[in-house]
Formats: sequence, C-alpha cells, structure tokens
Amino acid sequence: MRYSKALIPTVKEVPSDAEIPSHQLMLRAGLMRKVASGTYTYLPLGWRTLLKVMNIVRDEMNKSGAQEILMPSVQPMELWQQTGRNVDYGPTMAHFTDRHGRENVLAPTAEEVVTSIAAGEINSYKQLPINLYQISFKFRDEFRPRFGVLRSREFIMKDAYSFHADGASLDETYKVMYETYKRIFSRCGLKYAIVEAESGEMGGSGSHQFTVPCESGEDIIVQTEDGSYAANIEKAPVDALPAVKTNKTHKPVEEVHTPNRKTIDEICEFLKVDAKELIKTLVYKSGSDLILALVRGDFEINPEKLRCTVGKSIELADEDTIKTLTGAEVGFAGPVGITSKVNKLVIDHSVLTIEAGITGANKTDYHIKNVVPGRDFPLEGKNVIVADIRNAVEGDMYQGKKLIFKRGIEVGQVFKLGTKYSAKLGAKFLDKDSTEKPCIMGCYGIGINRIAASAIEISRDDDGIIWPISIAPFEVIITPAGNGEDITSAAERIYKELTDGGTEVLLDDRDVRGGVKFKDADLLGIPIRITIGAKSIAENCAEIKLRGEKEITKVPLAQIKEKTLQLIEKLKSACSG
RNA sequence: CGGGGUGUAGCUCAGCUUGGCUAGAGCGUCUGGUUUGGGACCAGAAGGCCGUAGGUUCGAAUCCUAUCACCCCGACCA
Repeated sequence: MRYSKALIPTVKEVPSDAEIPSHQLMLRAGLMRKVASGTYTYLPLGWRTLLKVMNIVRDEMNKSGAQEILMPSVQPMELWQQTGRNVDYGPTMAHFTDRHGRENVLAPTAEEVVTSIAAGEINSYKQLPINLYQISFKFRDEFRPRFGVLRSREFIMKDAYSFHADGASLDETYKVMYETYKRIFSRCGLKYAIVEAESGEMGGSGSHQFTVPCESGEDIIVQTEDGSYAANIEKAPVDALPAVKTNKTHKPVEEVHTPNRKTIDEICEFLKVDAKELIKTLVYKSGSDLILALVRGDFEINPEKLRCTVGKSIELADEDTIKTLTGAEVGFAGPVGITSKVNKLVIDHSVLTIEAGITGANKTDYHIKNVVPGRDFPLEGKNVIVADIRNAVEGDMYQGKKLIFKRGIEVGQVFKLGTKYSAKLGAKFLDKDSTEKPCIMGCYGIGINRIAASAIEISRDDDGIIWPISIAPFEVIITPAGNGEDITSAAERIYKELTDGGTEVLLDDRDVRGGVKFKDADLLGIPIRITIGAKSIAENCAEIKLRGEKEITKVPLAQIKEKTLQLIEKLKSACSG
C-alpha cells in the first residue's frame, strides 16, 4: 500500500481522553477513532491488525477441530428468559423493543442461541462431541466503558461452545482448547499467564483465564511466590490465619453508643480501635433465603467465594430486608441474637482470630463490644459454615507460600459449563443406553480487540508501537529519504519485488521530509524498516532496521529482498511460541 | 446509579473569576517560495451558531437555570 493514498491519520499530541498507553497509541497511530463512549471505528491499520488476529484465531480453532458458524447479534429476549440470564446480566445487557413490541437482545454472548441450535440439531451421542465457534461483535452496556478498547461497549469476540456426551469428553476438549489458546496467544506475540478462575455467572465448574500481565490491567492475578499456583482474585484461596484459643473468661457483651457511625472506618475512629477488632456483618439474599456473612473488619468479603460456599447465586440484601431482619438502620447489623432468623451463617476464618470483638448491636446507633465468637454467636451447627470467603490481600499465604499480586488484561477464558444451558433449553441427546440426557457443555472466549491492545501495552517505547510481526498491520515499511530519481526508483523496485512475493509492504511515498517519515514509521510500529537515502544509494545499498532494535544494517540492493524475507521468517518464528 | 470535572477551529488548549473592540495561540490543512536522514523555515489563506435551549442585561464564550455529551473517581455498605 502507498502511504500517500492510505488513511493513516497519525497525531503528535496525546489525545486528552486516553489514559493508558495502548489507548493513546491506537489513537495516535491512526488505528481507530472514537465514535461515542465505548465505541470505535477501526481505520485501515487498526482493522488490518484485527483481521490478522482473527485469522490466527480462526486458523488455530479450525486446526483444533472446531467448526466456524455465525450467529445473530439480535436475539430474542425469550431465549434469555429461559435460562434466567437476562436477570444475571441485568442492565449490562443492551436490548430494544422492535415495532411489533418484541424484546430483543444485542448479544453479549451466545450460549442461549448455540444451545438452542444444539437442541434442534443434535439428537444422538454419535454427533458428539462437537465444537462450534464464531467470531463476531458483542455488545455490553458497560456501566463505565474505559481504557479504550479494553472495556468497550462493542467488541469482537471469538466464542466457542462444545457439546459432549460425558464429562470425560468435555475434559478432553477443554484440554484441547487450553492448548489451542496457548498457541493462539503465542502466535500473537503475547506474554501471558494462565490462572485458575471462577466460572461466575456463566455457571458450571472449572475455568482458566488467560491474562497478559501489565500495569493497565483491570484484573488482579494472584500467584504463590514459587509460581506453583496462580488464580485471579475472585478465586484465589488463602490459608486461614491462626485462630486464637484462650481460656480467659471474657467480660459480658456491652452496648456502646455509636451515633451515626456506620462504616468500619467511622467506628474505628470513634472508638479508637483497630479494624482487626471488628466483625463486619453483611446480609445477603439467595432467592428468599437470608445469609449472614461475617468477616474481620480489615478484610473484604469475596462474593464469588461466598457464592461457592453457599452453592447458590447470591446478592446483597436491600435496605428493607436488612431493617426487617435486624430491626435497625443499615449500618448496625451484627450476628448476636439474630442467627436463628437467617437460613445460613457463613463465617470467614479471619473472624476466629478475634478473641473479643466489636460488632453491630442490631439497634440503631449502637454497637456491642466484648463479643466472643462461639460464646455470643455459634461457630458450628446445622446452618453454620466457617470458610474462606474473603479476598486475598498482600501478606496472605496459600499452602504456606507467600502470595504475590499482579495486574493483568484478560484476553481469554475457558469454562466447563456442565448442563446449565442444555438442561434449560432442552439440548438433549439419546445416549448409547437409549436414555435421554442433556449435553454437557464447555465454552471458550477470546477478546480479539484486547489482544491488539495488550500487545501494545507490553510492546512499545516512547516513540510508538512495536508490533509483533504476526499481528502488525504491515510487515515492512519502505522509507525513501530524499527526492533523487535513483532513490525513488529503487524504492519502487523494492516495493514491487516484495509485494509481488506476497510480503505486506507500506511504501512511504509521501512528499515529506525524512524526519516525518521516520517518526511516523516508529509510531506505527511496523517491524521492518527499509530506508533508501542518498548516501546508501550511492553505494547501491539500502538500510534495514528492526523497529524493536537500534542497529541499522546496510544491505546491497540486490540482496534486499532475500535479506528481508529472512528477517520476516526470523521474526515470525519468534512469535510461534 | 452516586460524587467530581470538562464542553471555545480538525487536534491540544487559553480567554470566563471582574460581562464590553473584529474570540485567540500552538499543531494540522490550503497556496507560493526556500528546504530535504529524525516531526524544517518564510510569506499568505481558509477554518468557530464558544455543546444545546431558555433567562438576566443596553450588551453574554463570560452570570443564572435546564438539558445533552464526554472524561475521572466510586459503587463491598453494615
């Protein structure tokens, strides 16, 4: 492609509403432009990169035996009602009413549609297993789009769904996908980490997340010091802190007046105590069940862990429910005296480190002190569970090893779904033993845009992007520096030679000074730069420079093509993992 | 959704506190010339319903009200 004809609107100044490096560079290098909050138009260079990513994904998915399909972006709300996920997704799901009054969903994902296809078309174990995937736009009405392409309202996702007759078959495909993902991310030139994850709203059991560690990541990943275990923060387990055991007799529970002091911070300040002495009490609902969750004041409840402990989906109770349960305003809940009124009491291990603590009195403007776990509220019993339900924090251990925390960008996740969708949508098959069973499912997602953005996050310098060659918009940029006829014709000749050979070349034929071309070439991040100037042409040479390196190599014109092809091969092999 | 902030040229922003000439700068764009290996220089030019709608005033980019858009922070509170 000729630069003079291409739409590559580079900008010198950093766009004011771009915070993180990838977002700034994607705008500065002319890869995309914002249309509205969380939506972008991809310009030629940006789209070329996305196409390359998609092609790698498609190639590896096909090799894995998956079959590509395409499902609609507009889906009937009824499908979502059948699985109840319209409620789970809530306001994040974009939807609209059509002229006939029907509710439609702009697909945030496609489990429902693909499962209804399976329900219609798969009848026998002989058709299983099967893995169907698509690469398509997804829509999420994010409460707050940000970080450019990393959290946008519209994005491109590869989503795959596998159907199985039994768990062993699911395990097998899961493993194949896991390996396929490793190859995909390696080929895209990413350095990634694989961590254990929760399946969350997706339902099911077993999940791994593929993340690219970097400062701008929104996810927190936790690993043991020796790297033997890694998980995301929603999942990461912690060793229980040593529980206190004394035979000391404690003073009886005593009320303290805490007018209008509701939060942990306010109480600590008012009573001049450490948060470690407080027992934080949260009320959750699960359907009509009430769940009381306790954690030490300096920790946070991890809702995913709580959900797993309870075994059902949960949500924080609303104000009225809390008032009815505790008889007090929100902010003064405590476990003492109300445990018989809830369906479950879940106590985090950390509470056992408290000998005699402070908690809400279930009476507006009052807390109580000298609260002894086990004496003033039960630690065991039919509906009492002591478990790990808090977030890991700096200083925590797991399996006796120190935990370290990093930020990462989630670029892919694989899930074992089980029968959550197939059971509800009637995706059943007739097994060998002539019984009808719901298909066992897995699903596997990859964020295409996020691959591009995270590649930039981890591979750039002050001058611009440094693309891995596998997803670079062009492999080679030719920058003639100078106006001499010999320079121009040499550049044209090399351009033609390489292009005819199938190399993707951008020829900077603009009538601008050399400096401008070099600055833009660096900003665009094209891996190989061939420069032809007055000095080198006099020696019948051109210069080759790699974007990621300082070194400039002078190469005779006759050998440019061969040398370039060698370099492309070398750079490509570095991306093969 | 709660809190904060910003809307002025294609981009980055000044001007607004204290209302008053024809609304500014840098970058970019166009024309001519000089330049030509790391974002050149000179001369000239185009480009604005000062987000939108009301209001106050002799007079509003500037003050008031409403509204929209965008950005940041938070949404685990007991």
